[in-house]
Amino acid sequence: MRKLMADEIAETLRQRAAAGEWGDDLRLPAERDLAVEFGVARNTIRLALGRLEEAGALVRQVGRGTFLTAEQSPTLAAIIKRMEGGSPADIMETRLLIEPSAAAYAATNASFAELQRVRDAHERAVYVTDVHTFEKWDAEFHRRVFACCGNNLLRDINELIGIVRNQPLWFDMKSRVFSEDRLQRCRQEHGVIVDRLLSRDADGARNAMLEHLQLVKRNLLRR
Amino acid sequence: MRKLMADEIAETLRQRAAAGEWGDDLRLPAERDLAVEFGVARNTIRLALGRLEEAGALVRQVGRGTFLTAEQSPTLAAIIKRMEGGSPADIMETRLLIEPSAAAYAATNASFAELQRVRDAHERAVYVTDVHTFEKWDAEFHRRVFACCGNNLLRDINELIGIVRNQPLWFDMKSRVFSEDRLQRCRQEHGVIVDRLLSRDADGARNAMLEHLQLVKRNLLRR
DNA sequence: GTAAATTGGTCCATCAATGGTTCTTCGAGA
DNA sequence: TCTCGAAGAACCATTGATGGACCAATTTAC
Repeated sequence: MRKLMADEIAETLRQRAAAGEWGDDLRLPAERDLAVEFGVARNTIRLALGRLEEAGALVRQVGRGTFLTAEQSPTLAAIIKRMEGGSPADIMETRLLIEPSAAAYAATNASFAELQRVRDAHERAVYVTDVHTFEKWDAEFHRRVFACCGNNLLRDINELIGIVRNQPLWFDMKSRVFSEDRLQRCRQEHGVIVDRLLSRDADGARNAMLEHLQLVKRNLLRR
Repeated sequence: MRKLMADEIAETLRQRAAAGEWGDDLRLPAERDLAVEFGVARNTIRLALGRLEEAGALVRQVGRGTFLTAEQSPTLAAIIKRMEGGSPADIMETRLLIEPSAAAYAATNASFAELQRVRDAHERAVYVTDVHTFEKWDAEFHRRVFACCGNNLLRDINELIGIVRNQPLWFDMKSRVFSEDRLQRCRQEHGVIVDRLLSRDADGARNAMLEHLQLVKRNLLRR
């Protein structure tokens, strides 16, 4: 869902930078010049540059100019690279550690509207039959639990784990252990979690989430 | 029962969307244009789009347009960017959630050599006096606990939290609450954790880490 | 050393396009 | 006759983008 001029320009600039244009001193043309070159207003160029700056692709200095950043933080890149290859066992262990508490926080911290969103995700997952759509709503269900636990860092950590879970190999793995029976059981457990959340039963929600994830783990790892 | 025109239009739109029309940017024509195209009033088009929106097939944004839904997963980089702005309270809550368990895992999973590295980091921190160096070894101590808990994902999550903790503002915050007394107490608690780890006392290590982080939290948040 | 030019940062008024809302009117069918 | 789908129109709020003015930091020219 793009179609913003600024985004298109940002993408073009990123490609041209990667191609080595401005490679000598890493300095981009002035904003006013870029505006003329692209045939847009300076504000639009600034928006595009802002995106790239946010992404860490460049830095801007008043009076000097706009410069491509030499390189990203290597540690960060290394961590991301490593995380993408996370093992299913590690991931399930981590989820077992974090999610029950997130459910407990959600039971006490969430607004009713937020909890309704959790229930909504659950109910949508009830009426789907294909594994792909179910996976989507399953992930959304867990995402929404985190969304209402009142801790943004925890929410982000869940997003990271979610990205790892969406690797193609993972999907193959989940497809292999898929069965209508298990899906039914999974739905049922989601229902229990929703009930506990809505009745503000923190310990109950924690335990329900714990049991649910233990089942998921058993299914996934065949233990 | 005769079909409603709005439902017919909704069905037509759904089919055309599925066929890949508007596939490039997922943007539908404006309501006024669709009204002309279908030869109906804008009200009718809005009703049809409302059905599709309810069904989750599209989203509408004032001033922008109507877009077919496409699950857009935020990139790792974007999430990490967001994490960098994490609040101290969230971070401490998350650490309290994760680290005690990491310590427990470490007690049971680590090799003796790995535990020695934890002890080593602790002992190095004993003989430093300036806050900056102490912070470095403190972070290293916790890092090494994670390194030997046998879960690489957990270790990486700790690294990410560590990056957040190293933001300049955080350092100011820690400097403000710094005192020789607190530093001494902190060292002492690290010592207890090391002892419990080396005696393979999982529950003991968990509790020691819990108490330690609760102190850190109290100091940092002044509660 | 100083003045002028250059450059990014900020703000504002404006415009067009778009979805959101509300109202009146018309006509076919129950 | 009454109901309700549909047409048609007016107006609102938001958004993307333009164009311009001015500021602050830096570099360049003299």
